[in-house]
Amino acid sequence: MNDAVAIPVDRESQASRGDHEALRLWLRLLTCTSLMEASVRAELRRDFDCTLPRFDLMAQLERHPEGLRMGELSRRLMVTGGNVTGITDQLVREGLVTRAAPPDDRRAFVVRLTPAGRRQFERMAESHEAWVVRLVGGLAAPERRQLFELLGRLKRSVNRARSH
Amino acid sequence: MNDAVAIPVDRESQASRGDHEALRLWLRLLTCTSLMEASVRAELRRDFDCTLPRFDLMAQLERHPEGLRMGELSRRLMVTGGNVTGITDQLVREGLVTRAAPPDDRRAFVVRLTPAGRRQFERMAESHEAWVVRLVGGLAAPERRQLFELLGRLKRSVNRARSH
DNA sequence: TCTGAATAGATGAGGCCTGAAATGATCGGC
DNA sequence: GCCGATCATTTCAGGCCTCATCTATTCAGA
Repeated sequence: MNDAVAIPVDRESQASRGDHEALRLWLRLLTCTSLMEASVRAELRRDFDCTLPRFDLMAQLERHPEGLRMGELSRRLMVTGGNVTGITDQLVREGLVTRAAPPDDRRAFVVRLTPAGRRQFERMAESHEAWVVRLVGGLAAPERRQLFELLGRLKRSVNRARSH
Repeated sequence: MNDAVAIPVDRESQASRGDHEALRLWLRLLTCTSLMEASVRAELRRDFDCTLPRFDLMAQLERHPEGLRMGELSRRLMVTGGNVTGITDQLVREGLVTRAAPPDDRRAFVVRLTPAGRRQFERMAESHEAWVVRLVGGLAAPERRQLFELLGRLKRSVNRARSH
């Protein structure tokens, strides 16, 4: 058994002939995402001592300099509100984001990147994009475009099925 | 804003024009997986009071009636060994799997489904497949095949990039 | 046979995440 | 102005997951 070569054992590789194709599609999708996520997570940790959820939250804020409310972060990151509370708490403690009370709604908070947060995010974002480019670089540009298009259709299909 | 229709706000929808296509591809992939995973998780919980990691572990065992060692489970599920230990402990406590000592290696354990575990898994697997079929049903069969093929290439690309 | 390296699994601290319940604030209709 | 419904957020218990570290076992070579 040679460890220098990637071991092709994962959920999807083991699907048996009897499995229907929808299931195999799902397992392969899951495998791709898991592999990429593990890779990105490891590099983010190694080079910046940062976790993926923190990076994702900061990425949303970077796109919205005016700030986002907790609930909007929750929707965009597709995680529950309680979770956003926890991660935001940490980032506030570390001085990377601020929680401000908007004048018009005392229930809400607006989260924004601090200058330090923005600087740190920008350092990470550059590496992050390079990693992702490398991971998908084995596909030719037309293949990537086609995959992007098909995933768009899949997304619509899933959203339709989910909304009954 | 009409909540009866699925809200199209997620990580990927917000990608700005400046983002490179590799990054958008990654975000869209992540969105699709998250959506499907959330859906499957919710139905598994609602109908069987079971979590996805437990289901996944049992699914591996179902494909291998002779049993799998902890380390093999870990590789196939793409999670760390410590994690497999925890989930297996629970399933053993609930009588769904067994841990047996193989005669040839006293370091290892072989995990197998019990008859009760197999029965429970089979009940879940049927529903599970139906959900997945429904989620991807918005794509025509040729589109699904093409997506499957492109994801296979992506997987190889990622594996190549990961092994330096 | 002995010994050091590698391997299988367990353990523990810490972070992520969910679902359910709780707290306050806002809003619409009366 | 009041009241119930709704909404934004927090809190908490519990499960998942990683990394680092530990123990016990196996293996390869002197």
